[in-house]
Amino acid sequence: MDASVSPQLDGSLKDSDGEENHSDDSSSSADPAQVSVEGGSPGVTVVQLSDGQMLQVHGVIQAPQTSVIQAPSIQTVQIASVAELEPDQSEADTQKRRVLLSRRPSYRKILNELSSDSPAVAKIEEEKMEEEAVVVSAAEATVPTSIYQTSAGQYIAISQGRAIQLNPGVEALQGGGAQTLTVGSSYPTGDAQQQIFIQGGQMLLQAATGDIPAYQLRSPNSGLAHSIMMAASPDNMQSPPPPHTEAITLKREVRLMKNREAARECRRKKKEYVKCLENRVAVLENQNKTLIEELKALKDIYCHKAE
DNA sequence: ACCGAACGACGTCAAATCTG
DNA sequence: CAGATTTGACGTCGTTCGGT
Repeated sequence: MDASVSPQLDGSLKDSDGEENHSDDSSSSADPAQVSVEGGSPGVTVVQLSDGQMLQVHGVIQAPQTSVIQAPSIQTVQIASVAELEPDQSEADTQKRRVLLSRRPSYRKILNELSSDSPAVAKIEEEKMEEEAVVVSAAEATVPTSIYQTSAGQYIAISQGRAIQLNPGVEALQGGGAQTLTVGSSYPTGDAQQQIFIQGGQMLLQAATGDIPAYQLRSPNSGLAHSIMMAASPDNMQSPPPPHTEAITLKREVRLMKNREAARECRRKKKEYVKCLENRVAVLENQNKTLIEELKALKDIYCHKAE
């Protein structure tokens, strides 16, 4: 079995010799000018190395430290306890692994903790807000509405716990340019009509109340090739109050679609997290290199004076 | 051109974690 | 504490690339 070691940022970085670089402010003697970090565009930091080399990095995780070798705020290391499995315990390997593997805090939490005092690190939460701000109107959303696409290509809006089928053939709407259509709801929602704005793969639904939550339904390239299997046919969707089983089916479909979106977002965050770690490694390696050179120069000076 | 390995992205499930 | 959210694990599919 294997132990899962979560990516750690606890600063006890080991060098190639296995020696630990202990965090200690007093040990900081590096010239801050040798590695300068400038704020660039949001999430992008330009790092100038001592040799003049410019390094553009994305969201370098950097603690508010004065020492270049000081560790950032710690992250707990989670090492899954590796149970000694008996040889005959071969059944349900997957289940065991799932049981054995302990979870680490979410990427959002890790990154936000790391960046709590560092503006160089864009918080994931904030990024998400920015993304939504692109498409969400200034009007405050008071009636959450979600729009999903079924495997049959149908769009369903979930508003106030009710499913609304959006009837028009949306495939024709996937082309460029903003389009607007008005549809009637299949269920008596109180909103006689809802307006849908589609532009660049994004869809806005505006209820009569003026609330405009927005959801990205598909990327231009993805094409939603793996649409989920849907038990409920479009015809069923049009029928008035759905029977119990159909309600369950719809509920499940909504859950799957939400989870699909969540998984997509999770992967995006994970990639961002890994990129941050890689950037930090690059920065720390350069800082280490600079300090080694500085130490070497100081040693030379000291040796010459001693002679 | 064909094949297979490698890789990335995706959807789904299940479980951990978060939140009101 | 229940429901929502997040994320690891797994299987599948499409693409790319090197070897034949």
